[in-house]
Amino acid sequence: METIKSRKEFEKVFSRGRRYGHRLVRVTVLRNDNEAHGKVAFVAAKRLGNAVFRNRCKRVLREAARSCGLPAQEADVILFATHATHNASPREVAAALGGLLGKACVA
RNA sequence: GAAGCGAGCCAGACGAUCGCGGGGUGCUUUGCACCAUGAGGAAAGUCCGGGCUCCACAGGGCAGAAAGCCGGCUAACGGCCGGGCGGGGUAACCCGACGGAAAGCGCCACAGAAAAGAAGACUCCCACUGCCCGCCUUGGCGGGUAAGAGAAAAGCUGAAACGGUGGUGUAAGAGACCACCAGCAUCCUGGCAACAGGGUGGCUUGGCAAGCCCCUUUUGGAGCAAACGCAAAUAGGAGCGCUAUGGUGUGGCCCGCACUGCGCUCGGGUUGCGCGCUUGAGGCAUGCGGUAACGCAUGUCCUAGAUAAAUGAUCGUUCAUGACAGAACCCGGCUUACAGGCUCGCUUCGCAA
RNA sequence: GGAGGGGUGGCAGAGCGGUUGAAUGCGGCGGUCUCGAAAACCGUUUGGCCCGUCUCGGGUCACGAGGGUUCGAAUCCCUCCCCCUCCG
Repeated sequence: METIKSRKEFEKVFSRGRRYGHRLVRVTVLRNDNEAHGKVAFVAAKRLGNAVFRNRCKRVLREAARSCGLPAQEADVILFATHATHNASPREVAAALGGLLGKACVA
């Protein structure tokens, strides 16, 4: 699972990507025609809670992304945690994420 | 049995499948398979103390900061242990920023006569004396008032008033004198010391230093984005100013020491990889020394090293249904958060023998 | 990793040991003016709880939270919580 690492890549996806929202997860997707394979990133804002809370959120997002087969070929995707992500099961989040990716036309 | 006090420990467990981090082995080089391993008692807050690295050495003085009953432990500490004193609790036990107010400055609102040495200033007390009134045996007694040598007891306040209580004494009084208590000075005894006990002396000097301050002790500055190595890139560039009892290192200042151009503006490059990076003032067990903290000796164990940052998901079994919470160079503490559970020792009360 | 500043009525913002429930401004409410409104001017409410009860008066707790020093703390000191800024 290749992840977005540098600040420049994050800036690119933030400025040019499209956003989709749900109660359990929010995503920003940038379709990427030039590069061979897409990347993925997991974000939990500091205002959500302490380090344990944010780590839990990111693990749930990571599991949901894996079950959706997410490091997709054609797009970079950033997943944002919400207040509800912490208590949700990965299955619920995966269902929500699948719906959002369908809207974004990512396989 | 109930209530409580102190010390210590645990922080869901087990199995199966899928997945993640670094490590090892094999295939043989993309990667895949297998093996074991992978967060805490606080990893937290960053409040102290060190190690380590760099600043030439880490020297002296001033300033600043910190500590503050005594002795010990320790690499060091603002930590810990033991003791003293003071306070709380029936007790086990717990708590304490606990040096100095006759070195000096400052503050003490309101009330009060007076608030820090103000004068014996005011009220009050009072011998002798004058005047007035009353009683009565031409003089005395009683009361009032004025002036006063004397005296510091009383003065309604306040958080706090030139020690307190009782007595002797006197016209009235006073450490003027006596007893006890508190405080001060000094001596003796015990103790390494803080301090405790006792004697003697003169008779007394408010509180606040978490106000400034004084005394004693400690303290150079930065921090793993430190520092070192490799690779890549670029312009060992341009302009202006200041100069050698100058400038920089030095980020509080001065001396000393070292180096010899430096400062500002404009322009350019750079957050890649390796190393530091986990074996350490390390843990556990036993023995010895010490009241204890701790030290010494022997044996044994190796137990995360990520870098947009690794511990999760699904299913099953079981119980007290799982709190607070995630390593980021590493240790020793402190402080704060925390569902509960277990072990040991002790205190008080009740009941039974 | 390190350094500094702040938290006070509904909001902004003084006060920094002594009658401060708390200046001042914006608010809210009532009045004057107006046909009505705005502006201006005047007054008032200014917080919780408790008590009496003549709807006015009294007591107490409140300056982020909890302790301490002091006769007395928003102010001085310690611990914790939250917010903001700066440096590398």
